[in-house]
Amino acid sequence: MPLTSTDPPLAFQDHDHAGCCGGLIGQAETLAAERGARLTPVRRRVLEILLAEHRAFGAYEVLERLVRDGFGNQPPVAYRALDFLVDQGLAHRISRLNAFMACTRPGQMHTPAVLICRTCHMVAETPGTLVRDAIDRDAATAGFVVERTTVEALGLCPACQRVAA
Amino acid sequence: MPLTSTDPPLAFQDHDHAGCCGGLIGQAETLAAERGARLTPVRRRVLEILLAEHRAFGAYEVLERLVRDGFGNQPPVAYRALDFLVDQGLAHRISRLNAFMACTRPGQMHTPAVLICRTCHMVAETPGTLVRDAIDRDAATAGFVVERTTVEALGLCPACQRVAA
DNA sequence: GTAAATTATGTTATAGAGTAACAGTCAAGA
DNA sequence: TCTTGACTGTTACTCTATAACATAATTTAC
Repeated sequence: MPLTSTDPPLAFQDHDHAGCCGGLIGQAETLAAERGARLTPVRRRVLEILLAEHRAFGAYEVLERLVRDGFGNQPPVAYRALDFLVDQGLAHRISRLNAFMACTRPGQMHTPAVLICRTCHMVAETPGTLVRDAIDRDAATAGFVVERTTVEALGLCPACQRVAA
Repeated sequence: MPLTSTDPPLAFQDHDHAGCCGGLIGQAETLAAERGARLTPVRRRVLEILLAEHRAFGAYEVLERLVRDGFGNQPPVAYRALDFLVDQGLAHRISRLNAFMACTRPGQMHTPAVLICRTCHMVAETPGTLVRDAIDRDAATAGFVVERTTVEALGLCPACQRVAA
């Protein structure tokens, strides 16, 4: 069952991770089919790699795993698959980390805010609509029209807060 | 006269740019003195470079100009000065562009939102307090505590909107 | 069903961004 | 004045990303 726009992010909670991944792969297949986009073996594999853990993966880390699975071993192989996933809204690029994460709310138009735990390196995304509204308002005072946003927050996830305390 | 936290950003408006730069250099000197931080010749020159235009500069572009002025010509020279300015809140790093901009509100604690015009490449910053509040609220639903934020918006500045229309 | 057009993959080569480590220099305080 | 710590310069390298072209697979048009 897909997350609705008001559900909190799963990443920092106990959850059925196998189900979470499987469901998202299924959603990706459906979305790609609807759009006539091709979720080819490399692309699907890259999505699986990103989904396997709720953390960010560098392109070269993804590439390493692709090589193990017999795919091409040059950077463009990874970057092209990652770019495809980002274009389709199935993954997000995290500027701050030069890395990528699987999208956990595919198909929902969103300008996500990414939460990055600085100690365990897990990442989660929130729908980011409140944040986007605030940016639009802020920008409006400058007469600026916003088209795309990058919102990334570094901090502590619930589990790491407990450890720190 | 420094910007207050509610003034709109200067970058996209007609303004006395010489005065704007001069004032900010002066503020930087004052702040550095107050903190016992040293605004050395390279650091000062880098700040001047960033202030000269309201746009983002890559580290290697800054380096080029430093070389012309007789400073060292290796990347660390530029990166160290830029890192100093960022640490002191006199400049901001723009993740999305792998670049840096001068801060136009030094000394004010802020988590700025950066507005980047996709056609003329000018940049401006807003105080970002509304945005920060929204991020904190969003993060709270995930039990996440935010420490630092990256907020960058790509879009059209007022002048480029008029051209596009 | 086959040919042409499109899209995707693999590879080579290179450009761009960022840093570790060490040597020399300068400035401030004892 | 000497020592200490901070700053600058340089070497060398790592990580990130893309342009360009050859090959293979799919889709579309006939």
